[in-house]
Amino acid sequence: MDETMGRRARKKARTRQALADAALELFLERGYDAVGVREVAEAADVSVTTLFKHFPSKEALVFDLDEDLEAGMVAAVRDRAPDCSVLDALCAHLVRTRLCLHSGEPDVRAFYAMVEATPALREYQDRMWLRHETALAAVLAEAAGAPEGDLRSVALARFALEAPQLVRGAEDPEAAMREIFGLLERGWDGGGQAPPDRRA
Amino acid sequence: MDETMGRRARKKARTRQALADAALELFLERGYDAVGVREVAEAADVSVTTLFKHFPSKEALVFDLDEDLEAGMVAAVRDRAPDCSVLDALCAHLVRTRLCLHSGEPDVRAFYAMVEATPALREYQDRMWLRHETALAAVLAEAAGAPEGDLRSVALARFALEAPQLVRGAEDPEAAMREIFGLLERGWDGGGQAPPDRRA
DNA sequence: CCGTAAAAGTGCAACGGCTAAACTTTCTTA
DNA sequence: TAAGAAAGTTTAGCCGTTGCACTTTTACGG
Repeated sequence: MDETMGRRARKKARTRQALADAALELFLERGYDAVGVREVAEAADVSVTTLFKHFPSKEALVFDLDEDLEAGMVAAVRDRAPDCSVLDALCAHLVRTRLCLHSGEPDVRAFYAMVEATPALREYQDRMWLRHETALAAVLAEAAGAPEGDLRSVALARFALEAPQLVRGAEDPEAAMREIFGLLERGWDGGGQAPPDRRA
Repeated sequence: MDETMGRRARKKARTRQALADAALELFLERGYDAVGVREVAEAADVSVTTLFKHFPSKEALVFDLDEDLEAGMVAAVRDRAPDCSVLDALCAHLVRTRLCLHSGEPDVRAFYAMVEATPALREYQDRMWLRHETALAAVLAEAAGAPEGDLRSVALARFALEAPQLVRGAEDPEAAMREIFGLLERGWDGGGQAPPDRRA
């Protein structure tokens, strides 16, 4: 626990952690939907009001990371190997962080199993990633030398972020991801202009 | 009111209509968020329980069409002019049905203004369209001579359906739509294989 | 060093969407 | 016409979430 924080901030961090821990334990034990917010608060020995001062929603109790994930994705694109295209780097990173959930310690696996099994959490997770769309679009535009907010970059960011969601449930999700990224690359690679407009 | 339905079904349809009408009137008059479900039920002279037997959620009261929209989209692709590409047809149709909300009678305009002004409704609307993804993917696969459930078609359907959401707020949404569809077309036009894999 | 103000936390009460259960009424049909 | 399915009602409540009034703790400037 960081010493530079002052007692105040440390206490705050501790209650926040207590909440997240209690929530995770209860959720894994009995299922997300079967545990109420009141219960979580009680387990952390805190009032419900306090819980919502730390987390904006019940779902947020589960995904306490979020910002790190965005940073990681942006870094994966910006600090890619020199011989690696932007889309290849992005594809590899998404495969690593959103498709390979079967690896890692049992805790992690159990966690992702729960998320996968709870519709509310799956939705929340997908929306969470979509919230990083603008950040990704910015770094994509930067890499392409386009102005920030450029439509092509925004669209590409959106489509790339949606790809994992699309390939879930395929026989070989990783190959499917590469196929989608191949298609996107073909579209986005060339010059700035669309192909000849066949509408007169 | 269809004669072939029998008194029973007719009554059911009438209650449903009463609910939708009451809801729309109240929502337009005072705003979606300011009207509770209990109120709508009362205005239609029905219990809340009954309301939810007819509509799965409060948002569903507003979008009572849905299936027609899916049918229209599928038809737009399948019955396109012979000299018109699949993507052109789809793009035009989406522009017509999801971007040109400023036209039409004042009632319609007021309706869409309300939707646009209410975040909950905007979200619901977007999700609603996404639900037509499989139907659209099927017709796209058919048009491309690919097997149903083909990944390329599914991805294309998803991206096409998300495009309107992406271009909202652009200076010239219609041109933006065409640009996105141009990019997609470049990617999806060619043979079935991705470009040379630059990862060894 | 102390007073003060911000910040963390509490308790309560309520709102609004939504549902289960047990029950009544109304239509259909065998 | 008896039986049963389907529409509807009543009641009562859960759940996530929020506002409000209030107490305690921590930080900081005069």
